[in-house]
Amino acid sequence: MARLPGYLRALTALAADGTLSVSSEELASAAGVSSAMLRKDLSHLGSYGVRGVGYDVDRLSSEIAAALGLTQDWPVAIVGMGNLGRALAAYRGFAERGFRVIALLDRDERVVGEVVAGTRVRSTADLPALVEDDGLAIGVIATPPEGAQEACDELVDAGVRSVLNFAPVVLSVPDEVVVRKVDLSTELQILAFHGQRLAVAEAVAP
Amino acid sequence: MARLPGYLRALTALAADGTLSVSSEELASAAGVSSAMLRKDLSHLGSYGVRGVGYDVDRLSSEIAAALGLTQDWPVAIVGMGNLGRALAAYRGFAERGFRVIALLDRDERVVGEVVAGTRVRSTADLPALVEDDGLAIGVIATPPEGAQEACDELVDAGVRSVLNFAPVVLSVPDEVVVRKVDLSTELQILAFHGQRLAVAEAVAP
DNA sequence: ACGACTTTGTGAACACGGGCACAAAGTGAC
DNA sequence: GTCACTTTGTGCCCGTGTTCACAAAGTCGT
Repeated sequence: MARLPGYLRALTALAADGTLSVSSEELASAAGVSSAMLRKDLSHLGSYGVRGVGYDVDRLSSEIAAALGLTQDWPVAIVGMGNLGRALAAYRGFAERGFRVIALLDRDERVVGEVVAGTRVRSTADLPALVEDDGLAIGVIATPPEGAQEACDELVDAGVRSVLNFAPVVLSVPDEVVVRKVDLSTELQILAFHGQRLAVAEAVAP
Repeated sequence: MARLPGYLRALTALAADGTLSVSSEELASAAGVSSAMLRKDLSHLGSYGVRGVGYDVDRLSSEIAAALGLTQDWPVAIVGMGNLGRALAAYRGFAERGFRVIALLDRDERVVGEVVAGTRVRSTADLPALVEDDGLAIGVIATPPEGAQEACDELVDAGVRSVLNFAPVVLSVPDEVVVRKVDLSTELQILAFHGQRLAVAEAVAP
């Protein structure tokens, strides 16, 4: 169900335009998928469409938001206050989507206490308290590769079950923990691969 | 071939440890895939393994780097100097992997001329010159969602054929252009979905 | 009230990618 | 030189996820 966020985004845009109802064809093209796929995905949520008409934009938005668990705010902690961590801390995109950054953490005692993006950096030793007292549920790993597994272990030990990993390493975690990976280098290397193929193709048949 | 960067990373780590040769089993576990898959992937590049022994670390690294087109530096431009764009401009992770950020661009004339991360912000109107004179090949879109398609069109018109999109929209591009998407909100929403499922499961069977 | 039309929901065909298992090929000891 | 052992390369099978195509269900005009 990795496509639900995309549908939700398309629906939000439609709602902002004042659209009340949308067909699978329209919504699918706005979300960049095929209409058959969209209908199959939505049918798994339940039958919220009306044959001959389409889907009610508001109704479907609510259903998807509920399915994704976006009816509540999710507390997030960012671990690792290097370049990337500071960038993420300053990025306002989290809050806009219902994710509240409640803590910035670092292992290094020299960084702890520093103020980044208006928030005081705390020690990773505070993690159990954050989970217990503030309901911390999602950890973002923005450490260097060497420290990523350790940061991840601390998060898991404290009770965090969802991790977003920006470090270019494969994390090993227990089965009940979900790790999503965002890897800028990998994406760029895939683009380089494409650039290379284009260059070769042009050299052969200019 | 989206796994090649992962293999390359694992190989680099092995080389740093002084390892000369590696079996598919070892390399696969370091990269987080199955050994059968690793062997199949590598066989597509050519037969660089020796039966009974394994793969030569240096040799394989070179072959993968060559296949990915990492023998050259790739010039990159970042479009959109908002929060995210500034964060990316300050992030040193690009340069470490052979990607040179040669330009920071913005559409807004009030931002053009400002100095971000030591570099003067230029206008998106400079794009054709950057492609022509500096060999710009990869564009990074860090604009707000509303401006993303326009930024993308400008990149494509100027001749850029590889785009890394951070904006939460579906970009439409000609067939020869490759777009990779990095979407923090989507990743977080998938994690929220997981958190929600965990919470529900615990409520049912505590 | 009825019929033409639109659009959903879904069963069935299809395609792709991953895993299994084994033959081929090389190494090293004796 | 031969034999036992290791590890690659690959043909085949299987499961998941996607597309196709159509029947069911509803709307709207007359």
